[in-house]
Amino acid sequence: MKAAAAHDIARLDATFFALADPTRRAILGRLAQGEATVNELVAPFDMSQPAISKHLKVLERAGLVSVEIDGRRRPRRFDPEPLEAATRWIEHYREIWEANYLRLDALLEELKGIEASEEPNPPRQEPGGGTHHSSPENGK
Amino acid sequence: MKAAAAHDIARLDATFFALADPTRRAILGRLAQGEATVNELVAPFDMSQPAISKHLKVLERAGLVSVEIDGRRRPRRFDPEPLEAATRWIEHYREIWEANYLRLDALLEELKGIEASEEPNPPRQEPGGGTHHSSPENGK
DNA sequence: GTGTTATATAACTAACTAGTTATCTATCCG
DNA sequence: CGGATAGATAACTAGTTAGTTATATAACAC
Repeated sequence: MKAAAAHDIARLDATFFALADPTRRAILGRLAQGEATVNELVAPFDMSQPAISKHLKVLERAGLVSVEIDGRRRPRRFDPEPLEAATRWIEHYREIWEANYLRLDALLEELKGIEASEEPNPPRQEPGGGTHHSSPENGK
Repeated sequence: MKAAAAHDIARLDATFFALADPTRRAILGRLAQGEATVNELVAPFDMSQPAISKHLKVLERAGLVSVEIDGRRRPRRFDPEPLEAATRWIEHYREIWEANYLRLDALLEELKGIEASEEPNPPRQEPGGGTHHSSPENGK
């Protein structure tokens, strides 16, 4: 029963947080095509080296980037692993939504049929279960 | 040629940012199963109503939640649309990484073969295109 | 050794976040 | 009408972020 542990939550926090900045996404984009040193990463961004190092730290905290030590250089590598949990989260809730959407859509269809054949004024109905829901409209 | 417009970037920023908070993800999880009012959303979280309203504003800014006006109630609905761009971003770079990973992996295999049969010291090769890359090691 | 290069770290600032309490606005009910 | 309810908004605080410049550390090159 999908018990989301605290550290999983924190990991997701860190991942989404890391992705929420365009500079960091660009860094990841660069690293996706091969490892790069800090200096190589600084070049394309109009930003100081310490600023990039800080962004890298945020990416490392999320586990999206790992460091190798090679003499005085510290090439960074992209690690896509945390992205998996991120997409899984997104897809999970997208599916839940879709299931409910389809279910309620069918319900509305059904009610429309009833309405057409019986009462012209169906009252506010409060369906069973603790789940309190209502009718999403059709897509924009 | 995937020209990422500024507002697309800002939209991605807003989406990932919205997802980077566990309270907001929980709110989305709740809304994925059907619309809910602010008061209904406040209940399960040990947090004041204005705090939840602020989180909702962040989610609305990302386009993940929309409001309906129904008398004095303002039920919120989940809108999964922005999630699509988010997963597309993630999958895109994951694929790029995978392509490079596989390519370099093959390259390393090839070099190992050459090394075994010919020179013991293959020089640093700089393959075509502007793309500057280097050799990732095998996965941990 | 000296000097240079790659990167990290410290100290600082401005802007933003996440929460609070108090209050305002608008709708509903009798 | 007057009171209760749903929610928004304002004002404030503490903590965090994203950047800066200046400096420290460590490896390399001579």
